Amino acid sequence: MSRRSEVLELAVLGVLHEAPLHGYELRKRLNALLGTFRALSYGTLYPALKSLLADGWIRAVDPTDGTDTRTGSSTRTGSKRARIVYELTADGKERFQSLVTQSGPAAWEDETFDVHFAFFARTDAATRLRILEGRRMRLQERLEGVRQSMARTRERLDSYTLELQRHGLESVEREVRWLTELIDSERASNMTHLRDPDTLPPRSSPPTPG
Amino acid sequence: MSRRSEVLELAVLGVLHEAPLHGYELRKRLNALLGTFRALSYGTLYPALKSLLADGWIRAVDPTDGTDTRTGSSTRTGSKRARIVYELTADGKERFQSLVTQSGPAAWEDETFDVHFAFFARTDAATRLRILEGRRMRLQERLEGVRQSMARTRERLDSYTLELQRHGLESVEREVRWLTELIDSERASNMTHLRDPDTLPPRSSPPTPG
DNA sequence: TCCAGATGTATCGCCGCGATACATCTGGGT
DNA sequence: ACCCAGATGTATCGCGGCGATACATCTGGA
Repeated sequence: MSRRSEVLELAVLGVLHEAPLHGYELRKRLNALLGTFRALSYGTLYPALKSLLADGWIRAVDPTDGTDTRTGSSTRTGSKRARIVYELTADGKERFQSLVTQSGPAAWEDETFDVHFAFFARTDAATRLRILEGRRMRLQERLEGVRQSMARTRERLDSYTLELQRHGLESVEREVRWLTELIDSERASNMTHLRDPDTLPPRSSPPTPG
Repeated sequence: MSRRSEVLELAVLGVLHEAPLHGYELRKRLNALLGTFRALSYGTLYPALKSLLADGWIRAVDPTDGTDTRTGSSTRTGSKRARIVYELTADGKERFQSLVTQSGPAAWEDETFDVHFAFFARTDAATRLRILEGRRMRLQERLEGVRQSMARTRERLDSYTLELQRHGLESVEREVRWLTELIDSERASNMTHLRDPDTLPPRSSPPTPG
């Protein structure tokens, strides 16, 4: 049931992978990660958490029991607010690895690319490269389509519509250049692996892009 | 019922304002107008058309009756495929004017700005200016927020996440510059109205932006 | 002649979003 | 001490729009 999108799943698992969190904080981190825009609401988050629980990828730590490092005093928890902390299970970590490693079209479409990119620090170099190149190809296809479409309907457009198209095109071209820089940067730092073929660490040191 | 969003309504009315169209062609124009991305599906379009019909903003021209300029032969319509052509009613034209003239936040949010801009050729100069300035202010608020957020969480981010933030920020800054150019361009061409105060044509000649 | 692909209309399931409700904790003003 | 506004926190509900899908007809080329 619920068929939640994989990108949402990846985002939540990825943030929880760094540290166990409760919903409120989790949402803030998620939104900060994607740059303040791309905000996701509780109407998205809580159902997602519920379904992740059902699948066994995450576990909820009940706050009322004093199972904490400090004393066994249980502390009566008195007035302490009930926060529900979520953390990855072992299966969840595997699931995250599987999602973050996938490098098909599902990883470089508009809605998914940003999230995959955000976790590049935990993505192996080969996958990073494939995603960046896939994304660039996708955008170039789009450029091609828009250019043809503009050539076809050229004179029927007023100058405002034309300006809108032009600005959109330029934005995409700019993103292509950005991707190219990143790809070059990745390629350059990948030279290292020729010296060190066996050391493909799960957390490779990022090649300081840009 | 159905509470369709005003931006969708504006887009459909705006395209039909230029010429009566059937659904398939309407969708293509809509998508071309917004630059190929921003594609809207039939699952969006047809319900919207239905609700616009119910509200009386548009009218459906039944294809089966031969009410055409050519002959009264009705032509048996033989094998002719049934296309349903939609056109604006008088009320629909008024509605479009009312929507295109509105210049509140509803006109410069992410999802709406593009559509409003696309119809600037049929928007009066004062409204154009207000929308452009509102949009720019909106983006600047966003920049402010992101910058503070980045300053707050600075060192906790790996270089990929940082690069993502940087690129996002730069994109927004770029759009602000774009808007500023447009605003200046509008202001410059508005000098004209000092010489010609009464001629505020419903279709003002666009000031060749960019 | 045949069929693949473009043209065309239409609906259905369901995900994710905005709105909303409700409760508790904190800090500053008076 | 007291109050209350705003941040913190969990959770659900309605429903709008999207992708998938179905189905029919028209066109052009092998």
